[in-house]
Formats: sequence, structure tokens, C-alpha cells
Amino acid sequence: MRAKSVTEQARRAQIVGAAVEVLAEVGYAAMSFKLIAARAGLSSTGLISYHFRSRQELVDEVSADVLRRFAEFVLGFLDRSDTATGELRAFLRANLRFMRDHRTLMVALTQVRPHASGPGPEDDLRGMADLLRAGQAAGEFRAFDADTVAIFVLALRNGVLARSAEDPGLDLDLCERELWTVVELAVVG
Amino acid sequence: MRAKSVTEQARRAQIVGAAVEVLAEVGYAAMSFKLIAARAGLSSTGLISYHFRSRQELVDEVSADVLRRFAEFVLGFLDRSDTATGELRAFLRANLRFMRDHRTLMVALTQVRPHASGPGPEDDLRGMADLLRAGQAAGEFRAFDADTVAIFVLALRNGVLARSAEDPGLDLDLCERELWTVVELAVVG
Amino acid sequence: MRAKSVTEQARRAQIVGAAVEVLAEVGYAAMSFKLIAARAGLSSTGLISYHFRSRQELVDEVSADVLRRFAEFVLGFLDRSDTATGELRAFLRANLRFMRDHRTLMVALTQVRPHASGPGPEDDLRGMADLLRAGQAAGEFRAFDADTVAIFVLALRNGVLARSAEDPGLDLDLCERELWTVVELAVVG
Amino acid sequence: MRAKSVTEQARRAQIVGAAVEVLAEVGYAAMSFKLIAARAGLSSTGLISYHFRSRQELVDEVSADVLRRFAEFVLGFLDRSDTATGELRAFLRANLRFMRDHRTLMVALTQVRPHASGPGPEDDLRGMADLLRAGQAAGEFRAFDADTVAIFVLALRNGVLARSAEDPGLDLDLCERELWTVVELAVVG
DNA sequence: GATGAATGAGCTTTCATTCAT
DNA sequence: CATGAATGAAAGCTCATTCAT
Repeated sequence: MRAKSVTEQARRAQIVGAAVEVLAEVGYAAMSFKLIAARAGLSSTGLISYHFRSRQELVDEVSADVLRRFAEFVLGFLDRSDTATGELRAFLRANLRFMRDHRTLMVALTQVRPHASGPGPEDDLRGMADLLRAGQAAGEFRAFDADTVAIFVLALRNGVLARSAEDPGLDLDLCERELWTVVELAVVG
Repeated sequence: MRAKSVTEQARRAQIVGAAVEVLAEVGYAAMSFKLIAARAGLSSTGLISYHFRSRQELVDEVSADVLRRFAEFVLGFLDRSDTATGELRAFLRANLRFMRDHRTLMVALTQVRPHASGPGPEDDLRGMADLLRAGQAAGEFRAFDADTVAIFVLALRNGVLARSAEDPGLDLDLCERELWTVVELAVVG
Repeated sequence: MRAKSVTEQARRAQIVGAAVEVLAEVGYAAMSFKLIAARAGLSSTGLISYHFRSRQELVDEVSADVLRRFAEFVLGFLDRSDTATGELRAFLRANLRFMRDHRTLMVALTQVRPHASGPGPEDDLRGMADLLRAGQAAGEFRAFDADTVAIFVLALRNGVLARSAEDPGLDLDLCERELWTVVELAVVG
Repeated sequence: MRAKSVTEQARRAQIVGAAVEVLAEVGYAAMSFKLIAARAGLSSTGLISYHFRSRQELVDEVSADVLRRFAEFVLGFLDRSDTATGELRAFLRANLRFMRDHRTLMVALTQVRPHASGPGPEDDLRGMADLLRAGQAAGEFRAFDADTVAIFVLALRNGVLARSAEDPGLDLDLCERELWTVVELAVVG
């Protein structure tokens, strides 16, 4: 792979940013190069094709980019704790805070991820199941099937984010408190 | 609204059925009349337009049709119990069984519902919150914010269905058992 | 050509009538079997195709039918006079009265005639030129090129009808008086 | 409104030109992007949509373009005279000459104008009525209802043009002479 | 690198017509 | 005779992509 010039990188970022906004606004199915170009202030959709080999490459990059930012954000919450319980709590909190602070990114991610290559839900699940198993090994969590409960934890996360996307008025701080209560009850036992 | 002839009804059903299969296979964004016509063995897309005023009408009908079948299915589980706990358990069980027995319908529904008119997630939430409040009033459930926990319960349902859609090998019976354990812990307290 | 049954004739008339209304309302370019069927209260456009070999045949029949009615109407005015001047005046009066009393027919005719076979403007012109020549031979009209002035007379007729079609509020009685003044000045000299 | 590039302008003009030819040849109802693209030597109808937002925009532009050319042409005749009589005569002469020299444009205009936005017949009538009133005020014309006679004058113009469109062999120079005789008789009195 | 014009396949929808019942 | 379902061509329009400048 070639090294990318600074200008090139800047343009790609600009286009990805515009795509994020479009995705959050009209959804994946209605996203088009025309809308993205307009949103980015570009004079031609040709420029998008110039910087991205194909629509799919753009979709992948949008997904990867938002995912990277999200991961960084979550990491900022995680590295303060060392128990599995603390890590789980930090993860959930980070997710809801990201939604609160970067709603557009989050909504765009939910729209684009099903159509992007790159890490999928299985990868999320693997990580979560590992965390849960670690908690069980440390005696913090009750006995349960970690793979299955991992599905549940991520389902709760996704569901709250989806609801918040539908209803911008949702009180995410209340959600965070109630969510932790529920997860603690369910996982710690 | 005019009465629809038998043939008309049959064709519409056939088209809706083909649309369901296409939706489950390629997703909403890639759905097209061409694919549906091919799947249904129709000679042209014109026939779809003949039976449905517009693409949106087809989308709405697909959503309504699957939703109706799903509601019937769920009802078959519900009317055996009378406590809120029993009803909640039956609801969750019914959902997972529907996925197990009618996977294509369920997957199609997740694809189409965000783009259909008709009842939306808010309506689901309202019903669930009412059930939870009834359980609280009956002393079956612990104290929590019913609207928020309704989000959680439906999130769990949706998440399991989504996971099952991604991974057809998922053991839904195991999920059902673990899910009820988790929900009981979380809701009954 | 086969004899047409009574029912057949009635249906054709009904369809022609509906076509006239549609033509007057939306114009030739926007006319369609669907609109005509709806207007006639028919359940299918197939019925139109059943009674008319083709769209063109319907168009021709509409034109011929209205033209026939128009001719009858005009005749009712003509047969009272015997001079060319009287006949010319009666002709013009009849035209404007027909527009006043049967506006829909007249408007439909202007829409359909350019697309119908059957007698065309040349035939109208021939008749008018003959009348003018007769008037010249009788010493009623001044010397002019009859073929050319025939164009003018029919142009005046057509223009007034077209204007009246555009502006239903046009005072056709005033038009009739002014028109005759003008024609008399121009033709008698 | 954005400034249009030279190439853009040229293509639009080319498409408008092709549309004019198609209109003159097959009429408004049978006009289609396919015919226009073929006539213009374009590879696809998509290019027409690329340069014109919609069919209606093309229709409007064709009408406006021909109208503009026509107005310029007429102006070249008008500015030599100062009496109402002279202006009227120049107007009529200009119309017939335009038909003689730019028959395709003229025929296209008659086809497209009823379906275009932009100035309509009422606007033509207003101008003509004003001219007639000016002539009356100057004592050049006899007493008549200017609004009505304006209809007549334009009717004569339209009728001759229509006839010429139908019969390309029509002697427009003869028409011009006879027309002026008739108009003079009718208007001057 | 950027532009905007061009491409051609694709979309949904409408059309007149045909056909089995 | 009438119905309404079916047909396939054609419509206007949008799409991602390509290309010359």
C-alpha cells in the first residue's frame, strides 16, 4: 500500500466526515455520493470516487474511522479500573457517554456497520465474553454461559443506543444508572 | 377501501412472500422490484406496481403482514398465563420461538420495519412499560423506572434476534433459558 | 364492417363521452385509458381496448363524434339564410354558441383533432374558401384571395375558441358582436 | 442561481436544439428523452437529466429559448416605426417572416408553449391590447373593444402560423399582404 | 489533485394491450 | 360482453463510476 499524502488524508477525512453526517441524517439506504458531496462542499461526486476505489471502500472507511474513535474514547474510561466489574461498568458508561457526546458518529456507525467489512459483532462478542469469563474466574460474577450473556450485555448496549438514536430526548444519565443496576443484578447475581 | 378479489389477495401475498425472502437475503438497501419479481417468478416488475400503488405501499404491507403473523404467534403463548411475570416470560419465549420457527420472516422484519409506517418501536415500548408497571403494582417486580427497563427488555429481545440472524447456529433454547434467568434477576430483583 | 349491437354502441358512446371529459380536463398529452376508465366508471382499461382496436381508433372516434355533433349544431344555424354573408355570419355565430353551450366538447375537439385522422383543417378551409368565393361571385364580398382569407376567417374562429378555452370568463356574446364587425369590415370591404 | 460553464451552456443549447427538432417533428405528446438523445447524438438519456433537473425544466427552457429568439427577431422589425399602425404592421410582418426563416423553431414553440411555464397567451394579449389602445388614443384606429380585438389580431397571427406549419407550401408573402389588408380594414375602419 | 461532464446500468412507475375466465 | 390480471415496452430519473482537461 502506498503512503498517502497529507492532502489526500485531509480530503479523505473530509469526505468521511460528510458521509457520517449524511448517514446519521438519512440512513444507509438513502445515502448517496451526491448527498455526501453536497454536504462536504465538493463540486463533484467524481472526487469521492477519486479518493475511494468504490462505494464499499468509503463505507468501510467510515465504519473503521468511527470505530477507531469510539475505541479511543472507550479506552479513556477503561484504563482506570482493574476488576472485571469495574471494566464492565466503564465499558457501558463509555458507550453511553459516547452517544451523548458524539451522537452523529454513533448513529452513523449503527447505520453503516452492517454493510461494512472489518470487525463485526462477533468480534465485539468475543471480547465481551472474555471479560465476563475473567470476572467469573475472579469470582466477581455468578455462573452463566459467558458467550450467551455477552450477547445480552451488548444487546443492552445496542438497544439503549438505538433508542437514543430514535428519541434524542432520552435521558442517557438515567439510562446509565438503571442499566448498571440491571447488569449488576444479572451478572453478579 | 375496495374489497380485494381472491386472486388479487393471492398475488399480493405471493409478492409479499417474495419480498420477505429478498429482504432476508440481501437487506433493505439492496431490495428491488427486479429481485422480488425474479424470486416470485413474475414476468415483470410491472406486475408488482399493478398490485401495489408504490414501493412504499409494498414495504408497509410486508411490515404489517409479518407483524400480524408475529402478533398472532405471540398471542398463542401469552393467553396461558395471568401474572405479569408469566406474561413477560411468555413474551420472551414467544419471540425466540418465532425466530427459531420463522427465521426468514423475523429477519425480513428487522430489515423492513425501520422504513415502514405503522407501529414503531415506541409502541412496543409503551406496551412493555405497561406490563412492567403492572408487575410492579402487583408486587411481582422490584422498583425501577419502567420506561427505561422496558427499553432494556426489548433491547435484550432485539439483540438476541439480531445475533441469531447473524449466526444461524445460535442455540436459541439455551438463549431462552439464560435470558429468563437474567431478566428474572434484573426485574424481580 | 360488422354491424354493431346496441350494447356495443352504447358502451362506445359511454367511453367516448368519458374520453371527451378527460381530454377537456387534462389535455391530449396526459390522456390515458386509466383516466378514461375511471371517469366512465369502468372497472378495467381492458374494456376500452375491447371496444376500440387501438388508442388511435378511440382518438379518431372521439374526434369524429364531436365533429358530427358540431356539424349538426352548425347546420341548425345555417339553414335559415341564403346569402353568403348570412351563411358566414351564421357559421361564426354557431361556432361561438357551440363553445358557449358545449364547452367540454369543443375543448376536447381542439385537443384531439391534431392527432386524429379524418377531415383536417384543409377540409374546413376548402369549405370556407368556397363560401367566400360564392360571396364574391354574388357581389357580396370584395376582391381578395379566397384561400388566404379563408385561413383568416377560420383563424379568427379558432383563436376565439382557444381564448375562451383558456379563459372561461370570456364574454362570448361580446366576442360575437365584435367578431362580426371585424369580419364584415374585412370581407365585405 | 449558479453560473453555468461554457461547456454546460453548449450542451444545454445542443439538447434544446435537438428538443426543438423533435418537437417540430413528432409533437409534444410524442416527445421523449430517448428521441432527443438520439437526435442530439448523445449516448444516453441520463445526460439530459444531468443537464436538466427534470423534463419540465427542459420544456420550460425550450419555450423560453425560442421565445427569446423570437422576441429578438420581432424587435428587429419594430424599432423602425413609431406609429401604432406601423408597429402593428411590423409585428405581423415579423411573425410571418420568423415562420418563413425559422419554421422549426416556430412549430416547436406552438407545440411546447401550452405545456411550459413562463409568459402565456394572456401576456401576449395584454401587450397587443395596449398597442391597440395606443392606436385608438392617437386617432389611428377606430373605436372597438381593444381586449377583444387583441384576441382577433393574435388569432390571425396564430392561425396563419398554424396553417403554415401544416402546409409548408403556403405562400407567406401573399399571406402577409392579404393579412395586412384585412387587419387595416378591420382595425383602422 | 480537482473538476465537471459523460456514461450506462439501474431504479420505480405508467402505459396500451392481451388474455383466460 | 365484461372483468381484472398479466405483459413487456417505455418512460423519466438517479446512481456510482470514468475520463479528459
